[in-house]
Amino acid sequence: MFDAKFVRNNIEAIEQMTARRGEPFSLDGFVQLDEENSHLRTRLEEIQHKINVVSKKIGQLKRENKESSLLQEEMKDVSAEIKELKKKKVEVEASIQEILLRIPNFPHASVPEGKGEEDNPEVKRWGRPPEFDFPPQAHWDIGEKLDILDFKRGAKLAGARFTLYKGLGARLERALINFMLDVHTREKGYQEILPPFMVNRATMTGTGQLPKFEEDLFRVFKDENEDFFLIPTAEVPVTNIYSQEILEPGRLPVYFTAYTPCFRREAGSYGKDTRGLIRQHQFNKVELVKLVEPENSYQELERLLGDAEDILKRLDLHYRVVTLCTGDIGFAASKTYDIEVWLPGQNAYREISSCSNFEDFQARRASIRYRPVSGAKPEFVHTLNGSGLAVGRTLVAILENYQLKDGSVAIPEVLRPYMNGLERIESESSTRAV
RNA sequence: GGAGAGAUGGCCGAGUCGGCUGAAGGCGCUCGCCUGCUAAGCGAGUGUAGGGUGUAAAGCUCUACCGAGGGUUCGAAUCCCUCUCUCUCCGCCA
Repeated sequence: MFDAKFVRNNIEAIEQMTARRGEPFSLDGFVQLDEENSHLRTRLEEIQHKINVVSKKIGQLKRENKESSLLQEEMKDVSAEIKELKKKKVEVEASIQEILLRIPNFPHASVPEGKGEEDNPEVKRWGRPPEFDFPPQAHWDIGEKLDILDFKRGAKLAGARFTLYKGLGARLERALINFMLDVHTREKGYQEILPPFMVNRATMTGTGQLPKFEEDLFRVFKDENEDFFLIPTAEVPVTNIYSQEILEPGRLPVYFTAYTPCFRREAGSYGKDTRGLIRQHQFNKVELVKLVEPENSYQELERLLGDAEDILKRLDLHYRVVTLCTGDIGFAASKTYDIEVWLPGQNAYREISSCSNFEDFQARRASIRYRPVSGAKPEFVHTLNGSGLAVGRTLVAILENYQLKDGSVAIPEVLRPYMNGLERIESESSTRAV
């Protein structure tokens, strides 16, 4: 979020920016409200000043046991007027705030122009697609035949876009979570966090999901005064850990990693990815979050991307990296890289991680600041996050890339210690487990 | 769920029957002085946000903020109401 002063001085630049993002946003309403607010403030401060001065005077008279009722009478009207003005100002400010919260972030200068997904340039490619001497199957077929994924019963229990993992399927998911967390915490210096899976409205606003994207979230009612939102990503609770706080010198950078389930309404994606694990209302993800000093944030973004890529490299999964163009980049992000893993069953690259630098956009909303040196003025941190990785989609990638002719699936070397040394998932081994 | 206690500046902590308290005092921190190092000592300073003035920095000045919101009043950290959070005890519970 930008502060009102910045918006006031950059009306045109912001409107142009929103157009480049493909969602033109007029600030006429803001300009009008901002002017009104300025008048109200001036008037309010004048009156308040008068009240303060006269009240002091009355106090003085009282202490000296002198008459003051005349002044008091006079102030009654003034006092009434200020009440009205204050009320008006609160309304105007709320309207301004509402607008400010809906202005998206500026894409970084290095972000390419584009209208949508198809304009995202490829940055790099790693590895190569596996070759099969048989037609590779989709993960839903593999998973059902091995009886490790049960889509029917998932749907029975909860509905479409919910899946039941069974036996070695559940085990493989858990192995992936542990493997990812171990790499990030032991080798990359991230601190492990297990956050609340539901958060309040303020937290959702801090990272930018609210107010604009409420329809994408699951809402949980506690009572008529309070409700929660299921987190759509660990980014939300983890980035907000230091909201409303000032980090003292030496505390940055902060690196967090967190496993959480993620909950998404997927409103507006009817008919998309209806089969399989790709698009679920609930899925697991290991997230990486960084709070850093502004001057390092782009360097940190590259490293964050590298940390996410490293998981795929160790799993020996072929992938490519694209930069999201102005038309495809998220609301809060300045720059985003998507990592897309190769899925032979779909003959396509699919997003498995999204790594973004938000610069100070989220930090402003959540008020996350740091003191560069002792005694210095607090500054906003830069926040970054990336999936490291989306666990369900990683499992999909393993099933499709490691599938064998006989319908079994090899287990990547690095995961075997997490699978009791198991090298392959075959139908017998899974039935035994259930 | 029931009963009680509390929430003040970076920290600790005082605020009397509402007025001279943006807030005593202490600690910490910063700068300066002093002492052959260190420690101690002395002096000054030390919140955040917004507005006005200023070419800008500094400065000056105004407004708001003593958990949050509302009320009473000429005037509220101080009185009243609601809420949130923390702590103690009882009950219940994975």
